[in-house]
Amino acid sequence: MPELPEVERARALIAERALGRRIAAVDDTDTYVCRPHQPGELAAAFTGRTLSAANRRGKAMWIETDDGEGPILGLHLGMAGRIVVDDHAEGDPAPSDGNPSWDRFTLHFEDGGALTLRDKRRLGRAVLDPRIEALGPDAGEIARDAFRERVGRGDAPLKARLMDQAVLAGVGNLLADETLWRARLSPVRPAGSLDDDELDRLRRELRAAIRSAIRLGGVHTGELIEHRVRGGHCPRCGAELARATVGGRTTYWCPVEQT
DNA sequence: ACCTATGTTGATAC
DNA sequence: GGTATCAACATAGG
Repeated sequence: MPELPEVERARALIAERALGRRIAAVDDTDTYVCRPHQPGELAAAFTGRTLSAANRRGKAMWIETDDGEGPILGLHLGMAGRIVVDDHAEGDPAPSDGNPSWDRFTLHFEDGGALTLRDKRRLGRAVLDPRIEALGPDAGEIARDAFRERVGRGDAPLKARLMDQAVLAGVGNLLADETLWRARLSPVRPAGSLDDDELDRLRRELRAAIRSAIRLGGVHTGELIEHRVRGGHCPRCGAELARATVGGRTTYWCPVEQT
């Protein structure tokens, strides 16, 4: 299930392989993935348009058409979505092809190829003119001062604050655990209890975790992730990892090092 | 067979 | 307003 790094790889795939291609037909018949649109609405908006740019903020993507003159297509990979362009796929880290019966939304190009949202669980989205402003700054781009101010406040557990997409866009469950482990910070500490040095350290490790995951193929390549099982141990100090629900999600951390 | 788990988001309730 | 919980979806695994 994709977080910021997987989405960035999907965006890059679209940018490399789909821009400049003209849409001949659109399959928008999955009314759950295309909610709240009716079947045919997205087809009417995008048929005949040419893809001109692929953008991303956090886990949200949007594609411009007709050099910015046409409507904007918002895409979200949800919990199990991937983007397939012709025979290339990025997104959900499972085997690269997936099952074509999970195709939920498709742009068919005039040249015979296609861009598809393939999503096992149907929690992904394809929408017209998405509202990107509802998201906080991108987790990989946010400036130091903005990070201090937005993340370092509130009584909610630090991990919940990190995963709040209105605070900071792009961090999900695995990336949060990996980042907090790298920064040696406890996920259960109130976000407002961090000092500036801790917040700066958190931001630095977050950026490093994101860069590494984009390069290596996704958040599942993180150092902590393979140890993130019941009875798993900290790969640095060997202590048994703690496990609890934090911010509504299953959380693993090193109770010795992460304070 | 049945129950639990899953990397997301959004609506709802306090 | 901030925070917590549950539901939406479909599959995989014990």
